[in-house]
Amino acid sequence: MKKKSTHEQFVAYLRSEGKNITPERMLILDEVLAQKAHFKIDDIIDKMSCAEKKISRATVYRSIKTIENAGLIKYIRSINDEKIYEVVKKHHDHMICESCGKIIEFHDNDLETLQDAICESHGFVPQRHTMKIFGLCEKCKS
Amino acid sequence: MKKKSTHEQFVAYLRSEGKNITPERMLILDEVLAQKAHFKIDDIIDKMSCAEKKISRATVYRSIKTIENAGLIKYIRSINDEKIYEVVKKHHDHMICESCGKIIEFHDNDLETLQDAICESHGFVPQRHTMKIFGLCEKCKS
DNA sequence: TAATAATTGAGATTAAATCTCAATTATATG
DNA sequence: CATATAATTGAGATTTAATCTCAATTATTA
Ligand SMILES: [Mn+2]
Ligand SMILES: [Mn+2]
Ligand SMILES: [Zn+2]
Ligand SMILES: [Zn+2]
Repeated sequence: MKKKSTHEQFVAYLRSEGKNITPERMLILDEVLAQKAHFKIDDIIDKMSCAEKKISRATVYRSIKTIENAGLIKYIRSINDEKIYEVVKKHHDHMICESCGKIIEFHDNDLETLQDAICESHGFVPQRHTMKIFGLCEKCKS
Repeated sequence: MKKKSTHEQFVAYLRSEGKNITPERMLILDEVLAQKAHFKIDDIIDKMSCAEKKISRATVYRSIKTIENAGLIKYIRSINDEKIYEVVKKHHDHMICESCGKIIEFHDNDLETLQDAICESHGFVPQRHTMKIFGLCEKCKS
């Protein structure tokens, strides 16, 4: 069985929620998938406002939220508290350089296991987490 | 040598920054310290707007930022993305119940050590971090 | 193809936070 | 203590991200 493309996942989500499959929604998803790793909603708004088929700011906000509810994107908060979106792939956490803003993604199994153990000791059932480490990247630390 | 009270720390900060020690700033700090563990800025605004000496919304926002810059308080984002402030004490991370909103503070040395090791392996110099685990608390999980 | 419900765009609105500026107050100095 | 100076405050205006409104348009279903 072939793994569903993000596109197909989104269509399946829209169907399951009784939402219409509109060109606006699909074009916004396309633009999201065309972004570099981390993007802001204004990046999408700017693109859609001067695209061949113009799409309004309100619709971009609405569709981004729909895509987020579908579990296909999520956001973290930058140093300046801006929402920084990314496509959801494998779970990972973030290191963020306070100097240049660089975002490093990382994943560590021991860390995840330890987190689960700590939760258990508190009678807490973990569902998801975010961890952001702020500091200086290789380039900026010297 | 006696450890400085938060009050003294704030005064020292204001002096070091050439900022004036005003009754408004000190009263807002007092109110902050009188809060329960986690509070919203509106809690402070409400209190100050009907206190004996009324203090304006603008001044509360300005002073909270000053107290934050002094390193005496910080905030995390709730499930609804609201800013939740707390007085800075020992470093800790948070578990947040998705059902009732309960916030559990925890600290684990192994976790911190592991984080540092992971940073080192990425050539990253950590300065601070936030970790929020969302899930279900003891009461809500059943 | 027609009926129905969902979606869209454009501008209005909201809410958190910041800004403006005249009036007030803290601080430094003699 | 009195005065000069610079910082701060309050009240309302403004900003910004995000949401809402509603008439016109479009997707879906039958
Ligand atoms: Mn990422
Ligand atoms: Mn806390
Ligand atoms: Zn850097
Ligand atoms: Zn709970």
